[in-house]
Amino acid sequence: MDDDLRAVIPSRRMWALPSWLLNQAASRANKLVGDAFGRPGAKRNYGVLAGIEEFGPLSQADLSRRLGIDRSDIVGALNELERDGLAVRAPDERDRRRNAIRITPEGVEALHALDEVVNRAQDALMEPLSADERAQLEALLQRLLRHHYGWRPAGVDLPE
Amino acid sequence: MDDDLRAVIPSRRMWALPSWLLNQAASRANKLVGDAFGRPGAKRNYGVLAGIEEFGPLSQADLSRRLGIDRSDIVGALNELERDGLAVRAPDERDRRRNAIRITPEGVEALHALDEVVNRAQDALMEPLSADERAQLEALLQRLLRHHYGWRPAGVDLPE
DNA sequence: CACATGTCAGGATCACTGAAATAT
DNA sequence: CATATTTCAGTGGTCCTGACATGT
Repeated sequence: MDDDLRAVIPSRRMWALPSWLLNQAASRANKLVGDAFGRPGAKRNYGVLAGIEEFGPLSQADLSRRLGIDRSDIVGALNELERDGLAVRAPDERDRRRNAIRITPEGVEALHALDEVVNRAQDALMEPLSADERAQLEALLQRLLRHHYGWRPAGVDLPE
Repeated sequence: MDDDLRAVIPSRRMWALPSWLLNQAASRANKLVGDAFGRPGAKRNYGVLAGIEEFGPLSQADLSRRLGIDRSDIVGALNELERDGLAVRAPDERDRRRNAIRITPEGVEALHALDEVVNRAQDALMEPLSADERAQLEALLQRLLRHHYGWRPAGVDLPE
């Protein structure tokens, strides 16, 4: 479909629905970030890599629970990250069912480079909003997510 | 995945990204609305039906442009709506390439019943926010969408 | 002829399910 | 034996592309 001539004119009903608005905005965000990354699946890999960096060496199952991404999907992301030398799977000696996942120095470097790309995409997305409004929007969405997904294991704090 | 024990603890990086927040919130919204409808595809059909009601008799291509949904996907939605007696395709006498799409009385009735279902799902989604905050969130998202999708054909106003 | 419309077939991506193999 | 971890195969929904027949 011709994106330039595209006229998104929802019915008044849709235009008033938070769920519709969220979906459209998310779809736009996905397009921007996806285009910025170029490769399909890179968005998910970025999230996984960021999780590995922040949460340090841990098992795939733990990572899955931390990130809210299915165990099955962690596998594919790790395959690619490992192939590109950004993360490594090492057997966990204390529990040989597990892999100990670590980020490599190359992974850290790549992550920081990707941060730039991602941040530019966020700016493009949020362009029409002032700094205050961006902060408002983020805070409201975070409130929403805390409520719906806000359960947290002992000793773990949601980032503020 | 066990939803009750699910701990969505993104990295601080993700938690600060508007695009990530939008995606998670949209995913939650989709789950709530999808569960409320029960049947897959019913969400899209609801949007199409609402468009037909508001924009009156019009062709599938026009409907597609108004709603921002691909022509191809309108076909499937209309097949189901027509099968259920909620909308009808009649040949347009003035341009025989076109179908004139209309909502039926049963369609109007079904639409109003679905409105209730949808609104309950929105309330569940927005539960943690006050009325003011809900309005704020909606306004900010609408601003975002106006900017990114805000092109409009002559004579058509985006609903406020 | 170029163009618009309705239709269909299929691809790409993503989230999710189910089950197997291995280890605790 | 029951449970946890990693992995793979496959489903289903959504969105999008490309093509075709028909009509303007």
